[in-house]
Amino acid sequence: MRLAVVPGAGPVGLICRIGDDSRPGAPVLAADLASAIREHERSGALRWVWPCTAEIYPRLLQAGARVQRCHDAGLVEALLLGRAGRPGEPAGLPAAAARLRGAPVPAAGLSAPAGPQAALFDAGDIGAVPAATAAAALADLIAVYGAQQEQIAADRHPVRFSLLAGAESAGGLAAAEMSAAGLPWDAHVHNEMLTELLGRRPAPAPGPPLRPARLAELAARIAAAFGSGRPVNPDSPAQLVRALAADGVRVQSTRQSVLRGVQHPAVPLLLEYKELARLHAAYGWSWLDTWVSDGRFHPEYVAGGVVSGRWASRGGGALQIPKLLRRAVIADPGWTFVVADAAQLEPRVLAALAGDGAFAQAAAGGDVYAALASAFSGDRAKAKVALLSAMYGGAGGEAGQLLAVLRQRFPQASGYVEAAARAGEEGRVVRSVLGRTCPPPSAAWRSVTGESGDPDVQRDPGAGRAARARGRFTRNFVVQASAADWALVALAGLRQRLAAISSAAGGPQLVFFQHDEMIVHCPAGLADAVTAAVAEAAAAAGRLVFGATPVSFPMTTAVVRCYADAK
DNA sequence: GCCCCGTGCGCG
DNA sequence: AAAGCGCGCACGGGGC
Repeated sequence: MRLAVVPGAGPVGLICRIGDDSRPGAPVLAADLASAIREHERSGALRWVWPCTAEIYPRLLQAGARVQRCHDAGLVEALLLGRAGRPGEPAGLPAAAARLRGAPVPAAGLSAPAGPQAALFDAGDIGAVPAATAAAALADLIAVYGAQQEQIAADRHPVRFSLLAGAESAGGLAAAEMSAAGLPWDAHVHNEMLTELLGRRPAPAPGPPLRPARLAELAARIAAAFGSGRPVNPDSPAQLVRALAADGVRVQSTRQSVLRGVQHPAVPLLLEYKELARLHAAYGWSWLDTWVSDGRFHPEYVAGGVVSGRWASRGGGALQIPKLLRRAVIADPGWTFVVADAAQLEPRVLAALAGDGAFAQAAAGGDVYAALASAFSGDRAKAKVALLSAMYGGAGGEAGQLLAVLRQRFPQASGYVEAAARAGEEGRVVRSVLGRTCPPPSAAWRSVTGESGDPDVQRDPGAGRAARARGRFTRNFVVQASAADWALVALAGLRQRLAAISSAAGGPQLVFFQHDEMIVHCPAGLADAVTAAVAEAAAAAGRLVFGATPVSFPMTTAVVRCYADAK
């Protein structure tokens, strides 16, 4: 069963059944949308069709309503726009409906949270006849949903694209649920680590913020290590370059990799300073104050936030937490984490995509690189470099040689990424296994690389560089985006399986998702059941996304009370 | 004083 | 060991 729903201001909402013949029933005004949704969820399997999970679902979760399945019209519209070569155009319901009608498309942002959706009803409308705008929005939603279903069915691979739309929508649900649940975070442990590494937290004082003791001391020693004796701000690359030049050391930049090759007394101090300053600035006390409350880190995940289908995050740097700080991620008393990590996901994805027999056999078991080593005179490290270079487009060092071996021994696997690279260089688009489409080249790219038509006009000298850069992007896109397809389907499957597991102590919760890694927080007694669910979800994702293939997609799991112990 | 961009570095 | 791909965030510094 499918139910279309449009939220109103406050607790109200408008619900309408969509029949098997795709015809809408009569709209029903729910005075308390959350409880109406809870009621429907109890009565059996159904899919909610709504404009935007990120807008409606956090409120519902807060009111205690969880849903199993949905169709997020905004996320699906973005997928369809991407397929049509128009990524980034407004994908919210007002824009989608306007496009359907052939009317001028309202600017993006109108469909952003707290946009007009929130104003569909006045508070006084509760129990009254729904406002005309609400009825119109519901009609728009149903029309847009119908059109989207038709567009999905018209895809070259409708089953796959439909799976993508479902997984993208499920991802939206998981993202909202994970943001609401939060990642267990021990602020005390974090604070002690900061104090140990940086010194005591400086007391608030007027003027520019003070450095913690350890950083201040390092900064002073760095300044003293330069010949001029003048103050040097170690946070300023420009000042550092000048100070080094004054001492006869010329560097292109002050990044770690460059500094490591430089002989100067300030360098070791600088490297130490940079590492600690980074921790202080990005994940220090103010981060703790801002993002951690009640023992949870509450990040905001943005499902579909990356062109490849990976998630992005907003605020708190949820997807860049330094490994060091995993020490502060500690399960509640009596609870534990099941940390699941897809092992060597990208080479396995390439193996399944390319259908290269020998390569796929190598990806059927435990260690892909070890299985490929025999082709590289038994050297596992060489096999790894060859694979990474093929997927990322690197060719420096000995990578060129290793790529030639790869091309000879595994022509189909090599050919798959080479073809993607060529497509990109020629300005074409490429798609992931489920049909997520990369953006077309920008106008600037076309103008740099385009032939002028006049043989006397010199080709832009940057043309080759721009073409190759786009080739690397599309080469990587087919692998990264297909890996994201798999991970999203696995996440959706795990989410569904977890919903069926619970104990007196409570049910398992997804609390973290980072590209190919998932963390479930659960009562200790449920760890085995959760571990089994992870394995099932991973295997099912392999079948759903890639069909019949010898390639396996194992997830390593660790049952730990502290995230830092997972590896 | 505010905004934007480049630099640098954390994660996969 | 670093590089090739994808991101978010903090900071300095220039432009307004």
